[in-house]
Amino acid sequence: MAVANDSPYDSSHMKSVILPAALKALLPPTLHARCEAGRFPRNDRIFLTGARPEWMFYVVSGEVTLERTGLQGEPVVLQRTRQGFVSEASLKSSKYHCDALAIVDTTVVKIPIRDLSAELDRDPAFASRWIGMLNGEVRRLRLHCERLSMKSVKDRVLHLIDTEGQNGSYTAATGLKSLAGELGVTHEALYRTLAALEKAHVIRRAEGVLSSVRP
Amino acid sequence: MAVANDSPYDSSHMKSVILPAALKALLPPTLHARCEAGRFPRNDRIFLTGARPEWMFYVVSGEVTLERTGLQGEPVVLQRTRQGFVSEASLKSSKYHCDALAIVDTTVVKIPIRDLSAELDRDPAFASRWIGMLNGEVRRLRLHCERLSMKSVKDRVLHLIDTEGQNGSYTAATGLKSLAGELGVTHEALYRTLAALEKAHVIRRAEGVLSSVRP
DNA sequence: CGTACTTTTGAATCGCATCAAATCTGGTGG
DNA sequence: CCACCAGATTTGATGCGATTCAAAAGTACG
Repeated sequence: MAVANDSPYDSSHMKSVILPAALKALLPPTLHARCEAGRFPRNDRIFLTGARPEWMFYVVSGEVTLERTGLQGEPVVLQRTRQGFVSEASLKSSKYHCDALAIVDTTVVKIPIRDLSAELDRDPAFASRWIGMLNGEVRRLRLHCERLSMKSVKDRVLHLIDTEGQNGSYTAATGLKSLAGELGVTHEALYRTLAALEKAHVIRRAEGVLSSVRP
Repeated sequence: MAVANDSPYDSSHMKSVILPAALKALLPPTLHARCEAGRFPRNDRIFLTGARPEWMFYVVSGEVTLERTGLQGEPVVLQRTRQGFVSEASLKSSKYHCDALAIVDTTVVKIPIRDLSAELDRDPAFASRWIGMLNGEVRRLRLHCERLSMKSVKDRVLHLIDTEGQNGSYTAATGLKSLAGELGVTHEALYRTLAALEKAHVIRRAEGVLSSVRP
């Protein structure tokens, strides 16, 4: 039969792909060949709430958001990923608990979950690396919660530069409007706060890079 | 020598302890005997930022907060645990990145990290269960972030009952003031919002239990 | 019974959301 | 090349909701 099939368990058109170094170091060689490349144009859904996870997605370039539908039907952003796994917590889930949306043109590496899971059970060293990755994710999420607990936009911005920035500089790769959503504030409030912080010589701004004046 | 020694690797006073069912099911039998009970009176620090992790703590009763020191020296609550692991993300860390504080009298089970880590490397099924536990933690944290992104106290309260409650009822075991901190709002705002929601027959309240009227 | 803490209500203030609108930007097609 | 459009960026005005400060009432505990 010549029907198109996107399942990872159809061996008829397996294609390996160049892996980012971080992913190559994490995954055992066995899995390297089973990874595939994926491309999603802006505004494409990568997966939907309720669907059965078959692939584990690793964002190589672009940006993906995880979204749930709020109580009033409005979309709420759970997470934003520019580099790294999406939905790593759905490894053992029978269905997704949120949507994944490519908010710009995005390329990913797809790993078949069945193989990934089997390999985690078989290879303790790999499982250990995977646990380390999840530990990092937990820490990052806790910092994000800490940031969202701050009452003023100013505090959130400074905390962001402090905790997510590289030696005093944070790069807002996908624009300030997107950053505002991540910080849980309106874009107007963020623009105003940045302007005020810049005028007060607390931060500097250039090409979407926010730098703390005194690191 | 008769010096007191709290290290898990001093075999002279090993004492096993009754484990909660959830913990017993997670840990391999090998580790059961190496667990110890711990008791921390209210306001005791369980560990400090910068210290080397030797024990993994599982809260059995009471309440523990993870705290970091904010930019202005004020303590910021990263997380609140009434039941489950504290600092599970520090499994492989050489030092803690926050303080743990018993905010009421608390009992914990302590597991020696060295043994825990060794067993994770040796027992793939255990590693798999551990990964499942971390996956749940990641999901819970994402929901917490989602909640903190909501602008009104009302939305946060309803979201809390929705996502953390048992069929429409959330139990604020350690008081509403503590809950306010978890929701990232002042206790005054929480009291007022709860009163308003109750008057509007959206929720009911009894003995620290918040119930959604229409589940 | 006094102390410490939580719960509750009141009043004033401030920061952010909201609505509105202007400018700027990059990209597309005539 | 210019007209045009969609989206990001920016500034302005207004109102609401939460913070803040204050104080009273309730509760647990020694």
